[in-house]
Amino acid sequence: MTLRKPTAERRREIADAAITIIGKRGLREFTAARLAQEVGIKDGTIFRHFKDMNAILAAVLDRLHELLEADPRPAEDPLDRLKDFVTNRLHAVAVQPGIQSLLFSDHLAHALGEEGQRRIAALRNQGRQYIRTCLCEASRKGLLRKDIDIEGSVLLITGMVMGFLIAVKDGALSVKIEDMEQRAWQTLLAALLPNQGVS
Amino acid sequence: MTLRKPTAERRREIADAAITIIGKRGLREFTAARLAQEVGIKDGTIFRHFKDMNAILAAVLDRLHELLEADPRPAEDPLDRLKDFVTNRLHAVAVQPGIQSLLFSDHLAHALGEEGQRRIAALRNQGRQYIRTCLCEASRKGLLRKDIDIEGSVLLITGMVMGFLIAVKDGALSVKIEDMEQRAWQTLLAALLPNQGVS
Amino acid sequence: MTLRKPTAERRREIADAAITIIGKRGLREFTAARLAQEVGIKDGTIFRHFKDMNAILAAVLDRLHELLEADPRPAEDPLDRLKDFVTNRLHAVAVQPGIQSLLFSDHLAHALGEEGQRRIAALRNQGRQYIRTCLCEASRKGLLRKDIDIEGSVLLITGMVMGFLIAVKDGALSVKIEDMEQRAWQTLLAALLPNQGVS
Amino acid sequence: MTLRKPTAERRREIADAAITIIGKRGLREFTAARLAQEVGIKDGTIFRHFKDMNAILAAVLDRLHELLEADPRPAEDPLDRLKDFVTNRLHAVAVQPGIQSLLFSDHLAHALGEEGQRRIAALRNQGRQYIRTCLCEASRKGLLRKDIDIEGSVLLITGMVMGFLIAVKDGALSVKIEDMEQRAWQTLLAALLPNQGVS
DNA sequence: CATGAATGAGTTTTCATTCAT
DNA sequence: CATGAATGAAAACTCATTCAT
Repeated sequence: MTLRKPTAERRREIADAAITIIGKRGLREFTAARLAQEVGIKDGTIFRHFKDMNAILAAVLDRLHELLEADPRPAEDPLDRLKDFVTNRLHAVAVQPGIQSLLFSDHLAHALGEEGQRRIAALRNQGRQYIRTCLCEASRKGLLRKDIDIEGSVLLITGMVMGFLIAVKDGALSVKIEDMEQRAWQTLLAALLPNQGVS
Repeated sequence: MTLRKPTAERRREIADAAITIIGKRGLREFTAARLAQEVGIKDGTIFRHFKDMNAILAAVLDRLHELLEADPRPAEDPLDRLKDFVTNRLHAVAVQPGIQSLLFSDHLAHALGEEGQRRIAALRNQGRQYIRTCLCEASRKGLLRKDIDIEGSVLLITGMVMGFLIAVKDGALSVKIEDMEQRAWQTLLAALLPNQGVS
Repeated sequence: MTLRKPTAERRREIADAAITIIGKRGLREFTAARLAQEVGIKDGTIFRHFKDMNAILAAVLDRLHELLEADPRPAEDPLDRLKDFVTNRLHAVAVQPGIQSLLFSDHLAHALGEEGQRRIAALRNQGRQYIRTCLCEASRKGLLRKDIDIEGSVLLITGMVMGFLIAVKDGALSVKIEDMEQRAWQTLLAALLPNQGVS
Repeated sequence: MTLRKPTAERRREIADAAITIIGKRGLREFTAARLAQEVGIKDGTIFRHFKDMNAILAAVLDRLHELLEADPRPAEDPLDRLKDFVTNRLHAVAVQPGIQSLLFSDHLAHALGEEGQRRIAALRNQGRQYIRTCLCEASRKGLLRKDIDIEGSVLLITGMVMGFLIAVKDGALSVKIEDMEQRAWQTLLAALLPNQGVS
């Protein structure tokens, strides 16, 4: 007999297990049985805590929200805030590719209904919006190159994170992951800042 | 009785249907029944053409290879080649999001075995290598900014395509898709070229 | 909703049903659906108790072991032991032909893998060994005819049981089954014992 | 394109292939596909030569008939005839266990309908009848022991063949197969003849 | 005769979900 | 809360059989 735990705790355990499974094995292996196995309970028990599998996916979304929202130290300088944001995400990618992969793949979105798709898009847009805000403010303060295209730059930044993610997964990096995290931000900076070179 | 077609044709049809389904609805709906329905045959018939569902996924990989390998007009100038590559992919994204989604998500990779994972990573690396080659050549010809970080730029470019893909899906673009294709390339150029601003 | 039973019991039920079906209808009708029908559950439920159909066949083997191992009243006299063995089996044939049919046909063996084939051969060898031991002991005690060929006699005895089995099935006996059981043993005795005729 | 052959020839090929498959792999693998593969044609082609799979099983029965009927050299002496019969069968067992196994297992019978079961039983009875006739004649001529039980002896003889068959399949013989063929007949003789020993 | 494509009716297995204990 | 047995519906095959070519 497994330890009995209050629902709240079990729910978190199950949601985390779901993230792990989906991240590591894909949605195909996101089944009640596997989930239960991961948590250490029997499969029927899952449904004491969640109405059905979709409810779990919804909880996964909530959890993603939590995990990604954590944006500590709201720095004064917009570029610093941006740097924090980007390096946080790059680091998150390096450490737990599963979550990011969930966020970027549209397969989780597919599994959720209309509503879920809207929520996940919102989650991604929230990131974009944060970037956009930082960029705008930085631009207003004259910190960026004059001809900057804000929308393009938003794509550039989100894209860099995704490019990094996939490269890490493919083992396609010729340098150490930690070094690449640094270089990635440098590359972005170089793209955004006015040319410092004497050229 | 359904129309009879030579196996070769049916195989292609099935592989294409698979791409469509996985792209539009996700791997969860990649089932023999749905596939058969899409192609207009009975589900058992699928297995006269493919050993099992995995064989179909393998064929999907082959098809991706074909679809992405097409490298038209090998331009002289490396930056032109790069532009072709990027705008081709961006356009592919806009037109048939399924393919790119398949290529970038790791869910197809999960569904395939070890071998499949290696192949899909190789497929992505092939894209990276093409970009890297163009960048190196451009750099050697002095077309890029002096302090360019090639590896970082590769991430930037692959990521840009992905960022664009997701942004389109999320309806997160404030401008028209076709315009954004242009601006995306411009943004990349601005990130790569020597700063023209001061001159 | 069907009666709930502990797995152990269900497993036995299923294994027994399997023996009945295979014995009466042959391996061709050994299907999950038929099995479930016999036991009174739905076919999917079978697989909550057994991993797959092969696991059921393996359980059938275990059950055969149990059913055939029962070696009652270990008599003192080797010929008495032998008589018990033979009449037990002959009786078993008459009562539940399924078991013997399974034991002697190699179709169960085919359905099982290498391992299963070895086990079923072992099961049969165990019977042979028992017979051989009895015969040797009886021979040592001078109870058998001098020129007895032990190996040949082993074949004779195992074969007699099989011959009886098939004769019963074919309705080829001109006398009553129970009588034949007696006469079969008498015939064997006559074949093994020193000729009493002349004395 | 495979060589085209007249139906008669193909039918024999198919029936023989069926015997081989059922004998070696069991009824479970007796499928149109496997049959076709064995013969070297495509599965659909099977049904150009046979109405359905049952027709093939019926043909198998015919073939068994042919193969078992061949009882050459009808010797004068009933014991010689018996010896020929037994040693022929024992030898057949040693050479191609598949056919005999088919004859004795009731799984082929199951696969055939009522009619088929009757035919296969008849086939076996025919053997028994032959034995019975020989024994009766020998008995009348005073060649056998006085107290002989004809029915029991019929079982003894058919059983010996079956015991030999299974022993060969199990690799349970401690002596060479050819030697055992001889000893098996000797054992039977010893069981049937008046005691020759001086005792 | 032979092939190759298709089918319909299984068969095995998986899986979310329910519910008595 | 948790379990263990059961279910219904679907998914992944399998297979005999048909038929146009």
